[in-house]
Amino acid sequence: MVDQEIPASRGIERVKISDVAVALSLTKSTVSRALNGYPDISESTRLKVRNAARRMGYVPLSHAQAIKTGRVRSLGIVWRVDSHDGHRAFLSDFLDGVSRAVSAEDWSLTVSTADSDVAERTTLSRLLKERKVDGFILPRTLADDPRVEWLRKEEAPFILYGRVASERNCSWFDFRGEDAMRKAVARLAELGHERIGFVNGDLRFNYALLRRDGYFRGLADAGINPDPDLVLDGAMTRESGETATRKLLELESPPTGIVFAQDMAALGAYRAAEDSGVSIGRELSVIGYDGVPEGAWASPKLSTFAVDSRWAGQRLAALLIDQIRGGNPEDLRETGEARFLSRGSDRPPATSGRNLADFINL
Amino acid sequence: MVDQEIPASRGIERVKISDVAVALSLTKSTVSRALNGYPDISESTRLKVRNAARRMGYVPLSHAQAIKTGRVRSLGIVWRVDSHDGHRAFLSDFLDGVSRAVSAEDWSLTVSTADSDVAERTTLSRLLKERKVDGFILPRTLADDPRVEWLRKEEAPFILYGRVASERNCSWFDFRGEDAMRKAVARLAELGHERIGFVNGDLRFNYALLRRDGYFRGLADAGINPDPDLVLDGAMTRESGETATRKLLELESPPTGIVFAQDMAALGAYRAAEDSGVSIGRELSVIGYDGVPEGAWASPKLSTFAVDSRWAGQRLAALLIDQIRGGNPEDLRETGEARFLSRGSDRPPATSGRNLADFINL
DNA sequence: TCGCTTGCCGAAACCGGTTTCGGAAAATAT
DNA sequence: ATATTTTCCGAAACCGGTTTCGGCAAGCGA
Repeated sequence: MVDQEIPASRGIERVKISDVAVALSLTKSTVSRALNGYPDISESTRLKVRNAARRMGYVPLSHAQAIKTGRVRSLGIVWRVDSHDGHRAFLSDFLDGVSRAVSAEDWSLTVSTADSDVAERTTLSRLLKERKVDGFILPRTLADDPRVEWLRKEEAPFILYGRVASERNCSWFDFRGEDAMRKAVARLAELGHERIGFVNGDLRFNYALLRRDGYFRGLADAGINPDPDLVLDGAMTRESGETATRKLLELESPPTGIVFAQDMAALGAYRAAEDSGVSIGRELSVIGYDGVPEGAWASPKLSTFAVDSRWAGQRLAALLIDQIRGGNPEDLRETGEARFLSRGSDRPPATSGRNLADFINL
Repeated sequence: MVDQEIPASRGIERVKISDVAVALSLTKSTVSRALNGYPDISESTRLKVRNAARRMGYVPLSHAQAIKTGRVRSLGIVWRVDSHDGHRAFLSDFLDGVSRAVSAEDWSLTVSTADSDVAERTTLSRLLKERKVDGFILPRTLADDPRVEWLRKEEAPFILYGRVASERNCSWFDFRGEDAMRKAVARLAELGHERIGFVNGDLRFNYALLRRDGYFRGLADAGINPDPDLVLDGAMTRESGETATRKLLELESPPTGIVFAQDMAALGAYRAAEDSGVSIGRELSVIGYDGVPEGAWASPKLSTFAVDSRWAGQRLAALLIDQIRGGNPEDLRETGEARFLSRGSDRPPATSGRNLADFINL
């Protein structure tokens, strides 16, 4: 049997703007202006066009529009996969948030991964040159982020997930991690802790600087003198969190409570504590930050400041689209609050005058 | 101070194909054909054009190309976020794999999320109609997947992560989970287990059917009569895995080993075991599937068949691009093998005639 | 009634590429 | 030397939209 392909009509013919125009005895320019809300089209024809377009199933090709408008209605994200996997847990929620906001405006999202600074730069450059995207969402903001200057130079719209020192011409969304750290210290102090440690993330990231400030402000609020021995950084994984905790527990005068800038590090503390024979929530209180799902499976459950990554993604996308549409970058800044989840890992210190019963009746 | 904007030369002017043409005293059609490898361009001019293009930093606008070629050089993925979060752990690696393969060909990746079947269909349809993508990667293949028929009808290229019953005209990549389950049973039988349970995922997914077959083949290989009481399904989370394990442990004649179709469910077994006072790796052996990072943090570490999601993403993207370029879908099928990680959770049964020492000297 | 807006739409240019077609020049055959 | 092919490039159409411009007809005021 011969392959019977009908060359002329293979496939469902796509409805193009000229088809709609012909069907209505109008020109395609009129149809285009009607659909795009130009004021020089009468309300009656606008309605006719809209209905016909819907009925005929007409959807403009985004790249055909882009050739004239210069907009592809797409945002770009380059996701770093090289370092710690601490951020992996959020990717799904984060992308969901971005995707929602983007879909609501009939835009789309282009995602790429990179395992180094050069790879990231290369990818950003390619997406920009080929005009696959109209702007970028930049995760993992560094204290002094080279991407900012570069994208400014390229005149590409962008928004930071996180804040940055050089504020000029920047949009961002961020959770106020410094507030959370401050409250975490306040919480522990309130429970009776006096030696409160702090295990921070990588100080190259801006959030780490902010959270460190928050920790110190919390100490100041509580009238506790900061002890440099109790502050460590660079812990963003279970392993490094475990190591850091071990160090703190081996001090002559170890902390009774530790605030972690990241949940994954805090979970590392559980193993360190187990090995050292101290029990979390009794001899050692722990408060984390992030709200990773694993925290709910530790025992006791990890008390933490949970961050709504979905919301972050949503706001970042919405703000960036606003900016691309002409909004002033510096007006497009928002922050959010991390929500405290009080679970089992923060308790009064065992050595405290107050015992557990007191605490419960508090 | 008046806003001093220079309207004519604001921004870095993009280099377009006509600029390259003028610089070489050629026409843009020649430049285009030279860059796209047409045979009617002499090698010498091809070289000149290539060099000039590179030197001048010319990169074609992808949407300008697309208007004539009909290809946007982009793949689409709609990621489901409604159900269990079992797949979340893989998202990062998976996207990384896809992104690598896609970048290698100078294509890009469009990602969207959906929380229901209708939402997914709507998104697929929109991406297709607007021509934001040239084809789709479909995760989470159902035993009878409606997306397959629909995309066929729409004549959109696609590839499945997973296999499907209606094989006609389908491409796919999948790991042979059935082989893994079979080997898992063989492994436990070899260790001396005779009552081996199986906790499967949701049977609507095709992989669950395949893995179930693998389990039964494993039993047959070992000469063990299958006991329907030892087989449960629908467990793809820690919670449901915990519940399933509890049920199995409450049987009159409980299993001494359980094979899980998913690691997350297997991790739920740890809590069920703890509550029941049986210890994993001693009274109860457990083998999982997936290779989630959390497995390495359970104690004992979870023995499992690890899947390379990055590789899956890479192959899926490469195969799909081949298909879009004209490859025959049915030739574009691949499977991979899950790698067994023998860690602490699979041991000889406590009631076995062989004791631990025997096993070690085996 | 005439002139002048205003409302509304058609005609055509345009966006930045790709692809088809035809023809001049060079190479080869006769 | 002429005829014929081959090589190689220019000219122009084309892709599917958007946007500018100009003009007709209706509405308005004088």
